[in-house]
Amino acid sequence: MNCFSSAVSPNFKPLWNTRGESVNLKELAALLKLSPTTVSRALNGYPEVSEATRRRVLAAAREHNYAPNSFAKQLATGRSHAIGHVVPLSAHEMINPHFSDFISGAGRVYSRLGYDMVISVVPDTEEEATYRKMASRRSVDGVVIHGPVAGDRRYDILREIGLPFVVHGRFPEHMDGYSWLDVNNKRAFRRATDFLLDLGHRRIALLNGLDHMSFAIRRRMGYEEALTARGVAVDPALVFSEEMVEPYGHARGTQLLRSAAPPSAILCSSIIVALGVARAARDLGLRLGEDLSVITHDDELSFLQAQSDVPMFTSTRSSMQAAGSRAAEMLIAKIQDPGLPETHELWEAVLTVGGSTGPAPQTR
Amino acid sequence: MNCFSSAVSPNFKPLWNTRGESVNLKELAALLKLSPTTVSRALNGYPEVSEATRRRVLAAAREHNYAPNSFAKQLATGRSHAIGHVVPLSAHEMINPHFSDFISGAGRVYSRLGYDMVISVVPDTEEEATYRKMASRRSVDGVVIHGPVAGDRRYDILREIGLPFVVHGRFPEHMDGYSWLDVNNKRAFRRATDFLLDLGHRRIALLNGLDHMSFAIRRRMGYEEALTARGVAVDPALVFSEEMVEPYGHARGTQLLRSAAPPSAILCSSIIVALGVARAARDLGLRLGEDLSVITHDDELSFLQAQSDVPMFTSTRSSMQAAGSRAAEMLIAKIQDPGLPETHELWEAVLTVGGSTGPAPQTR
DNA sequence: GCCATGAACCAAAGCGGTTTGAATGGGCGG
DNA sequence: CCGCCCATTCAAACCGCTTTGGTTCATGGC
Repeated sequence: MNCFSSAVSPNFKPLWNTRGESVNLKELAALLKLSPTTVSRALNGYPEVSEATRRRVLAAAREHNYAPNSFAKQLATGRSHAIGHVVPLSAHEMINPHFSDFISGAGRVYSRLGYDMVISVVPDTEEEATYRKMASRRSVDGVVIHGPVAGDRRYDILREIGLPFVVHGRFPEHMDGYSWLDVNNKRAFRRATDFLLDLGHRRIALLNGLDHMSFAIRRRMGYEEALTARGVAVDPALVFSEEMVEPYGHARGTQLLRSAAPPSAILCSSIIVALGVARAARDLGLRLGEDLSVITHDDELSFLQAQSDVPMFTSTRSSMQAAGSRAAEMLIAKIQDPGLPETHELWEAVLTVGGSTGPAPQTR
Repeated sequence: MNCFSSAVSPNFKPLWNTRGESVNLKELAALLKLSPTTVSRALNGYPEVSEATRRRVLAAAREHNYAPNSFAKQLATGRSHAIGHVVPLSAHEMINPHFSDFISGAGRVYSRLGYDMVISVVPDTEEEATYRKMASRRSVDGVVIHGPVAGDRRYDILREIGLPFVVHGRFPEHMDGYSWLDVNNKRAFRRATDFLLDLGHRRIALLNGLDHMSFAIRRRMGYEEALTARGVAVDPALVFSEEMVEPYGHARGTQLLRSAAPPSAILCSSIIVALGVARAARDLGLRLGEDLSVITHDDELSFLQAQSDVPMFTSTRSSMQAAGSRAAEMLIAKIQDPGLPETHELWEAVLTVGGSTGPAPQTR
């Protein structure tokens, strides 16, 4: 039926049987009575093959279920058509859901543009080594950097090893020297805080993400700026920085609301934290938007999206998925044309009014 | 400082500069005045090199920052040391958070055992083609299958193309012919329902996942079995099957609780849905564990884990991360020894009593 | 003293593509 | 009818690593 036997090599042991009847380039060429050179060119759209031959080749390729071996291709061309994402396992050993939404957006772009997505989940002690390994093995054409933090070593490492990369967020210490895509976190939280201040709130708490994260730093700046601009002192007792999980919102929310001088509004860095706060409020019999106002940053996580007109929370919105897609596009553009200048994109979050905010209660 | 020049080939254009000073095997061999053969063997632990040479080679490799080109290695050995995960984008275009927890568990195992994780996010129309492509390109050594459904075509496809795979869950129509790892969903929901029945509940609703999903089918069976065994009729008005997002729990919860004959207990297929139900209950002024009982399946999603003693929800628990890790191990074992028999693991969920259940209210 | 033995090392042939440099042959102007 | 040019096609080298099938040389048994 086809001519495998002639091409069987003495020392090649396939890992699993090829029942899918796939063919390699040489075999395909033999079938067509053409040279591998011509077949390769026909398939890759080079101009020096006749239209007739090209059609014949394409038809045969489809018929015999030809797919180029990606490793051979990479070896010959020097590019892997793969993008890496390194996920350091924090002490909490979790992949957060914001990340998975980002990945989902990026992944779609990759598959559309013919790239593979390689995710390395590594102990954070091995993060640096992982980047170096990716670089020297040439296993990916570039990487997307997540969660930049204050004093992030990756800035130097990546520039040193010369692997193309795009950062989701910004290294706090460096605005240049690399491409990034970030949400204007400072402005978003400035606006959210202003919004609460306009409603008459004066004791406003902030349940932020981890302290050293770049986005958390900027959000806090926006929050503090807004307060200071109105002459409201920043009360450290109202500011928390922890990993953004639901129990965090619940625990700190409960603690704040039960305190002697409870806030009338709470700003959250993630809708997951806001859910915890909402639970705490309800436990205490407080009504959102009346007794307590909550504004949260909303990454539009897919599994929490309601389609209702009035959103549950007033929020500063910016889609994680969209960010993932765009970051992927930026990186691939850079890979395909290394001469391109750096790209910087700062997205404004949309302040969306939902049911969780209202004027500050009079009695207090 | 080192001798690149001699090995520079005429037609190789590196994608990005190698500033990390990496060396390839041939160069390393030249540096050591050894043949590539010997160096390769030394590095890979073959017995026919002297201990002295091996040490010398290892030292030089480390010193010159040698990392084998993974593609060349794959090309020569026929194995990619990569595992694929295909994520079809549903109409809802989301990667659900259960999946990301699974991935996090699997990813850790991969990095420990030296495998890469390749995630393909594809339109669900291209899912089959993606598997075929992975197979004929040899780009992965095996795949993990997620979310088996009724009438799943992947069973036939994967067996046809002969790519090693492990299923998280089970194909409803086939218990054999492949390796799987599943939670005993039927039993878990049988027990949960029995638990509610024992507490005196008779109107018990089920907010299940999508109808055709294997796990949803089995959970429903457990639920119906329990009811039937006690002579309680299954009321179709109490059973829903939708994508497991928070607004689903809220909308259906609200609808159920406002209905003429509201349930006194609700069974949820995901803690995310349960959060929605809890929100609905609180909106209506009902107290969990008193006016309304809720039991949910709990995948122990990392971002919702509380460390408190009394969990928020009574639940049937089984860790997604652990499942991911185990599935990864199973697959790699199979890849490394294809002769291994199929593995089937059925995990029992743990019924954990939390604050969301209590005796059925008398007044009704 | 000779040859079998085995330890240590090596040359070369793959793996499956891409790319360079050259060959082939048909069309066309002179 | 001849020679040149362009359109096609091809052989061979190469990417970097593994592995087969030697070779070399010291050792030791007889």
